[in-house]
Amino acid sequence: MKYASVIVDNNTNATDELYTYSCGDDVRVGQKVKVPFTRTNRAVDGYVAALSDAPPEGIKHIKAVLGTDGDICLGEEPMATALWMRGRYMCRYIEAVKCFLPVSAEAKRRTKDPFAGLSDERTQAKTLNPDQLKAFESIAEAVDGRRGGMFLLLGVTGSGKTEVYLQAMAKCLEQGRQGIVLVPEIALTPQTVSRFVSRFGRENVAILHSRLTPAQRAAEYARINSGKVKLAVGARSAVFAPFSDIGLVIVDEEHESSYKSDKSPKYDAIEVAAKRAMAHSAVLVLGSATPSVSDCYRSETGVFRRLELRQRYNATPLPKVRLVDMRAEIRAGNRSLFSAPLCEAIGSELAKGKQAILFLNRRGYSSHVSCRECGYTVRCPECGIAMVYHKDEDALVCHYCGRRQPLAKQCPECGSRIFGRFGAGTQQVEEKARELFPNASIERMDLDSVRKKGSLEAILSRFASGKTDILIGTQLVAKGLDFANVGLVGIISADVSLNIPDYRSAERTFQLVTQAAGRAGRGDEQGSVIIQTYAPEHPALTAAAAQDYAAFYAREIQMRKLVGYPPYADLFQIVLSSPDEAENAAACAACRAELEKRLPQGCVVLGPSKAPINKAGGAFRHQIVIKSPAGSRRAVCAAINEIKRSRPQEPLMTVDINPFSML
DNA sequence: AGCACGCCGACT
DNA sequence: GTCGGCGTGCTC
Repeated sequence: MKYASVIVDNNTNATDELYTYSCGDDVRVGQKVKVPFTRTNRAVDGYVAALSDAPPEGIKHIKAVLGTDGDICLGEEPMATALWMRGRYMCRYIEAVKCFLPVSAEAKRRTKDPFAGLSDERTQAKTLNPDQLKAFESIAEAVDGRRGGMFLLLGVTGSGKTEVYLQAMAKCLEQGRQGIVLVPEIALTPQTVSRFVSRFGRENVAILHSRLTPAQRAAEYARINSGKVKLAVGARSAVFAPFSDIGLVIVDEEHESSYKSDKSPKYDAIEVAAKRAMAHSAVLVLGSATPSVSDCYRSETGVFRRLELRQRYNATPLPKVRLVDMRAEIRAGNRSLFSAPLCEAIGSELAKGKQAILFLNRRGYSSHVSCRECGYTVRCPECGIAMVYHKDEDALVCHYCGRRQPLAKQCPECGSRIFGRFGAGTQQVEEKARELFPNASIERMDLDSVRKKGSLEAILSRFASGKTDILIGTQLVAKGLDFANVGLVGIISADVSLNIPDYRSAERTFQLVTQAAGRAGRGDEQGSVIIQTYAPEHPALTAAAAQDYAAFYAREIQMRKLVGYPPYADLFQIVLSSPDEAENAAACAACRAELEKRLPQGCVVLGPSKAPINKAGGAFRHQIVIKSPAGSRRAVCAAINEIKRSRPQEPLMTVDINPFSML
């Protein structure tokens, strides 16, 4: 007779405990079981968190496990990781456990497997250049040693990171161990995914992403569980792939925001990857041309070993980058979105038969609508954020909740007619580009233009075949596109992300500009990049123009230290939401009081204040932000956990650790 | 969260 | 006497 500590599948705070049941010797840690629960002894699902030989003290009646549920068994390491996640992300046991199960709450849309039709042709390993070889050998040696290790692979765009990943993964699989590859978003990185598929074969790779139907997802999990598949490639949830002997975990474009979950539990897939890798003595490789400042810092302090790829694979020089001062354009009488140098450059690229990409990180026609007399800005009544004018539907759109409403002719506050649209979005760039280049074929690629299914692929294939001369878009065009005939990338306004009042705005701007610039000159000829800005002296932009990550990092890390932001501190964003605004504010104030009793020395508590998105789905949102000095993270988690568990479920409380953006 | 228990008022 | 209102507290 054994005793099992069981996590009961009852999604409430009150039952977020381990319950002890007696069981036979066949029950294992991580196993799904049926247990009798409450007076009625109704059978509920449970998961075995731990086993022991002796019954714990202080429990009156111990019931027996009713039976096991099929063959579903998480295994020891996933269960241990789930227990860790509960403490780290302040969620319930059952929420953490369900991360490892194929029946995820997400995904309803039905789409066919985009990799089903992929050719079965296998690619061979390519010869590595000296930098690649050195990186590969370091990783391979660590994989061989089976003692784990974490690497940060710094490689400019086109330096051949993927080939290093492929060969390192081959090494891991040769040993009979398993591997996980995380990519930011499947839809945006089909090239990376298909390179893994064509190197290892579709039958040997499980592809996991959020658009799989539950049945497809279950099928991929079954392939993993059967042991036939030893490699999983996918978006952040693929970090939970049910492998038992992981040798290598690769996280591509590690700086991307999509590795952080936006719903509870708000896990960071990179942290989970590190945790799992550690448990398996596996190697973790984080790759990026523009790593997050925090991860770069860790590569300086020895947490990660740094590997650098300095040469571009095809030896094409990096593009020529030019910063254009838009203030000078204004002085010269040009108030349009396009500076003279950008117009000229587009014209000459088109004349050469080359293509151009224009990037602006803001969709819609104008960024906001406001009154010049009283300063009133139209905000979404649901979310409280500025609404964006969309010319094609002649409506104001909330980019957070999607709410649409007509545009008033005059200010609703003071009645003034000097009530206008400010700041340009991609729709306006498209309109002006058509005026300036009437003979060019122009397309726009942003969330609005790719909303229809398959249109992203259609836009990309028209661009790839050369039918489109100018592609205008948001982040969607900045990431991962690899087309040889792009001679010019124009960044319409680098100030959009720079002016966001957020501690990471410089980092995000550097990353976006560098990524966008990397789309130019991927063929044999050197490309060119034009960055338009009103702040050409800003260090993040001068560093991006020089493609100098080290310069950007050196300055940014100094700033972070000076003002006490990550990696020198952790930020905890606690949001409470409730349909009753007064009740929510009161609960938030009470939460702050509780925090002050429990938080360790040195923490700074900000708020409560209205959350940046202060209304969502009919609920009001208030937030508290905790800045905790490095090293106090565990104590802060413990304090928040205590408060969260002793609180009623309403108003809803969510905690985000080091949110990607505070806005 | 369920769900049973229980302590009180209105009814056949 | 007993049916049912929902307030309270427990779930190994």
